[in-house]
Parts: sequence; C-alpha cells; structure tokens
Amino acid sequence: MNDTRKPETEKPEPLPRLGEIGLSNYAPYLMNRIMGRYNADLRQEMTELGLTTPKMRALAVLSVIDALPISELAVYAVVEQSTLSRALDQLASDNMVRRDADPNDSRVTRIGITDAGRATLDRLWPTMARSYAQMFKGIPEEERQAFVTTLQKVLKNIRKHDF
Amino acid sequence: MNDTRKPETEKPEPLPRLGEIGLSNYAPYLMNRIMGRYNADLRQEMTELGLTTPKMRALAVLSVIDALPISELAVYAVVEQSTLSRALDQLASDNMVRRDADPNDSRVTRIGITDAGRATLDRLWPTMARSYAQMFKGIPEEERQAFVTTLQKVLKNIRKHDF
DNA sequence: GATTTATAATTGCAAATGCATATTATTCTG
DNA sequence: CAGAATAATATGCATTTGCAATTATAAATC
Repeated sequence: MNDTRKPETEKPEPLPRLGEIGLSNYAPYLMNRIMGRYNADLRQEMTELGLTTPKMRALAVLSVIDALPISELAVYAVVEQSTLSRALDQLASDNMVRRDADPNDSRVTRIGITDAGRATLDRLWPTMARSYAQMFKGIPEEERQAFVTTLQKVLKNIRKHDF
Repeated sequence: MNDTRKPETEKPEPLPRLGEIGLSNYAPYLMNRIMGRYNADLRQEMTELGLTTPKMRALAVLSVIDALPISELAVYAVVEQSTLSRALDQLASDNMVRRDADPNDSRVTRIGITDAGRATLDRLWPTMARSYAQMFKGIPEEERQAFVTTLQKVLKNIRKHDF
C-alpha cells in the first residue's frame, strides 16, 4: 500500500495555525466560550446572594471537600491564592466559612464551610443545575458520560497537582 | 422485577447536589479547571509579548475572522465589551489592530488585524499548540474528535448569539 | 418627519485582581 | 541544633475589570 494521495490526515505541515483549524474545532476555544456563558448565566443570581466567582467557587468546592488548606482550595477552586485569601475574608465575615488552625502544621489554615455557607450554595444550586441541564439538552446520556470521561483524561494530562 | 435496592441511578431525588455528583463528574467544574491551567500555561509567554488574556483572545479571533464589529468580537473572544474596548486601545497603539469605520453603519467600528498583530500571534501560537497537544496526549484521535463534536453541541445549546 | 426607542462604542469610577513581597512556621543540611 | 532553604498565608500596590452612565447613530412608531 503506497498511499500518496491522502496527505490531509498524515500531519502534512509542521504546525497548523488556528485559522486552519478553525475556532469551532479548537477545543480550548470552545471550552472558553462555554464557560464564559455558564459563568455569565450564574452572575445575576450570585450577585443577589452577595457572591463573586471566587467566593462561589470556594463554597462549591468546600461543599464537596471540607476543611481544605487555603493553598489546596485555591487549586480546586481555580482562583489565585491572594484573591482567594481576600474572598475568604469576606466569606468569613459573612459567616459562610470558618478559618481553623491546622493542629499539625501551624502555617496551615483549614477552611470549613458553615451551615450558612451551605444554605447560600443551596440557593444558588438550582441555577447551576439548570444551566448544566441546558448544556446537555438533547445530548444522550452515553455521550455525556463519554464527554466527562475525556474531560477527566484531559485534566489529568495538564494539571500540575495530584488532585 | 421489583427493584427497590438500586435507587442510585434511577433519579432518586428531585435535584442531586454537587456533593452527590462529585466535582470530578461535573463537567463545568472540569472545564473550569482545564481552562484555568491552559490560560496559566500561556501567561508567561503572553506577558513577554505584552499581551493580556483579552488582547490575546482578540488577536486569536481576528486571525480567523477579520474585520469584526467590536460587539461581535466581544462575543467571539468571550470578553466584556468595555474591557475589550480598552484592550483594543492598547492593541491599536501597538499597531496590532486597526479600527475601521463601517461604511454602512457609522455606529459600528470594525477591527482589522495588522501584519504586526498576526506576527505576534504567530509567536504565541507554538505555546498554545504545545498546551493543546499536551491536553490530548494519549487520547485517540477518534475520541478527541467526538469530544469536539460534543463541545460544539454544548455551545450551541447555551450560546445566546447565533455564532 | 419629529419623537421615542434601540444599538454601538467609550469612559468614569469603585471594586477586584495579580504580582511581588512580607511574615511566620517548618523542614532540610551540614 | 544553628542556619539556610522551603512552604503557607496575608498584604501593599499598581493594573485591570465590570457596571453604569454617556455619546452618537440608526430604526421604529405615531
């Protein structure tokens, strides 16, 4: 088989440009667009609840994994550490979270979510769930599951931490 | 078959919470994590080129679709219009883009990318391509293609504009 | 065709952000 | 175990951001 007639899929050039790939075939672009809309959809409800994106993300992560050190929470929540530090100031003054000293390492502050924090997130959750449902409307469950599986692989490929 | 023992997958409650789904099964969370890393990976190179995220995104979109009105560019680039307006000030003063009056509607300013703008994006592109390749390392081409197809469906589901 | 309404882009301003640094605590090295 | 290197968090400061208001133009309505 001497196939010289179909070079399209055989890495024909050293580095195809974005213009050649096209925005709508470039996964990072699509993910950015999607997350931009998702975050915009939550914005109004968040504002009414006195939340910003960093505050919301901190609460969301803590609702799943409580008592995290700030530095780990920053990774999970995808927020700069200094930004998170200040977001936690606000959350703490609103009694949404607690700052607890780590008993083994006194450099570490572990963040705990309070009942009030959970209650606030519960009020936001229907909006998040609605936006999530809208994303996958008309997409078969099997396809959604495969999509999530690929997302997990991609995250594993590029993340810097083990979580 | 009276199966009362496995309610886990039979939508047992009206609205499962994030804690029940788990962060690593929640697609928006995974996409946020992934895009956070992707953007962080580009940051250093961008800084060296004098670019911010809004400036980079504007150039990237314009490299594919030139001469867009600012309001459309804002949607494509996923940047607030006022932020984009100021990003374009900087790009224009660096001769990366041009502001051209629309001949049919004098409210509209169309943005054109210059050779210098393309050149700057060309210098960033290898970093973008490397990060992109890293994402899909070890993932079969067929799976990547299916993933992009689902992304396109999701975007179509939630976008507010027709593009 | 004058008046109201809608759209595109810019700008003022307060708040949020991120980088670099400071502070405190821990671990490593010789 | 003293001193240096590393780590976790907080903070000072300049820049960036986003909302709201402004300006300018176009479209719709009466």
